[in-house]
Amino acid sequence: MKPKILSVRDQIADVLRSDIISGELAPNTKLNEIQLAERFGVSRGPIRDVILKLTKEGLLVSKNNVGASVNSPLSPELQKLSIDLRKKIEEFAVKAVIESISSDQLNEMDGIIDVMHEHFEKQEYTELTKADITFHQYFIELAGGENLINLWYPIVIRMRMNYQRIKTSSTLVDEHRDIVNAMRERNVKDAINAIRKNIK
Amino acid sequence: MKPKILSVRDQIADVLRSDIISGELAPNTKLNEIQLAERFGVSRGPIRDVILKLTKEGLLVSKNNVGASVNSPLSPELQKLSIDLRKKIEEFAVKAVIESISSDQLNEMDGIIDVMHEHFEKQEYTELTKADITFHQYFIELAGGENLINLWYPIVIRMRMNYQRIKTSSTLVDEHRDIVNAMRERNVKDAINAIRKNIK
DNA sequence: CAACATAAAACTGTTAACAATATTTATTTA
DNA sequence: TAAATAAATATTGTTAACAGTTTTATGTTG
Repeated sequence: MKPKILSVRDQIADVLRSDIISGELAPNTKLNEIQLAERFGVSRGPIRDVILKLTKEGLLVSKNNVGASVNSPLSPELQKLSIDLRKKIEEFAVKAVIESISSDQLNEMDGIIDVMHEHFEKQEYTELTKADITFHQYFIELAGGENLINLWYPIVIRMRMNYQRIKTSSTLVDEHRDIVNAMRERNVKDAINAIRKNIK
Repeated sequence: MKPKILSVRDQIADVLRSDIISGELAPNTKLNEIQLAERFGVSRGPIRDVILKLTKEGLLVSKNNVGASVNSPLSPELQKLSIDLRKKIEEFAVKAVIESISSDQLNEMDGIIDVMHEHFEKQEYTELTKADITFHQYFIELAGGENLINLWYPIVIRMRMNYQRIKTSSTLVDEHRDIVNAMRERNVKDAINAIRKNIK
């Protein structure tokens, strides 16, 4: 397993994404470039890059000459639409990989689920959310590479703002086991059903 | 009609988007920050911002410490998936606005179609593409504001790389008339059918 | 000549100072 | 006092210099 080297900017982006998803940075909170620069021990340049990125992901809202603030969660209607879009993308991905995915790769996914399980037990919901995203990202990347990730990621990350299900669903981990098991059996129908059940 | 003030960065982004969509900047073309800065008469800072944005939109691919280059068009499979996603979003938008859209707004859309018609006659296909996007963006914005635009835009803009239909379809302008007419009659079914016909 | 090591050039990443804009505070005026 | 105006402050936008990395060119050695 490769240890993934992340640039300074990507690491900062990850932290801020976590802060927003966890609610630590509440909607409408205004971000100050200088404060963030001091917090992360860098200059304003990289901070501005991160703000641009998160704005494009929909987590922040930016106004010219005024700055960026944390966006509000999606309206119920848009949340519902996002679920439909995610299903379409992930069903596509399942179909694309189910014949070719190797047992090593399936084991890798098992490992991610184990991590999810641990975080769930410890009630570390932000980390659980990130592991959840990592799980789905894994086979979506397999299916369509960076291009498919680009279509998928902004939808998922946006859905995760104020995502309460992660804290209440006891079946969440099992749902992911079902997905992997269906893939292991090369059973498209079951796999797609498992995906559909999980995405809501 | 408001004359929309665009920041320097947004204007540069628009130009580069056009260059990529038109094919003037071919896939795999490497972008040089210094050259672009000189071309637009700014420093590297704003150029880097634009590159980040277009990378997030999927038009460019960036590698750490190496730079950005023009992405390749979507594979046929991903293009097909994108069409499905776009349909889902735009059908949602049509349903959301069809009862409340005003005649002024419908006339506005007629105006955009007129622009499309002109560009089509003059075979200005890049401008035609931009007007096409403007048309759809108009009612999607009405339906779901900036949040929905954020979900929709990266999909559409990515689809437009090497989009040949724009040059060959003589029915393209009429398809848009059909959409507006169905909306004017508050006929959801016809409107959705018109949208479905147009998105391909 | 080919493979490898080394030096130079080109390019991206980062920083800090400066400019322009927006916001807040203080002052004036009716 | 309240509204309008002006000064001060804070914040974002831009620039140019510097640092670090990658790529290219050059040279060395087997």
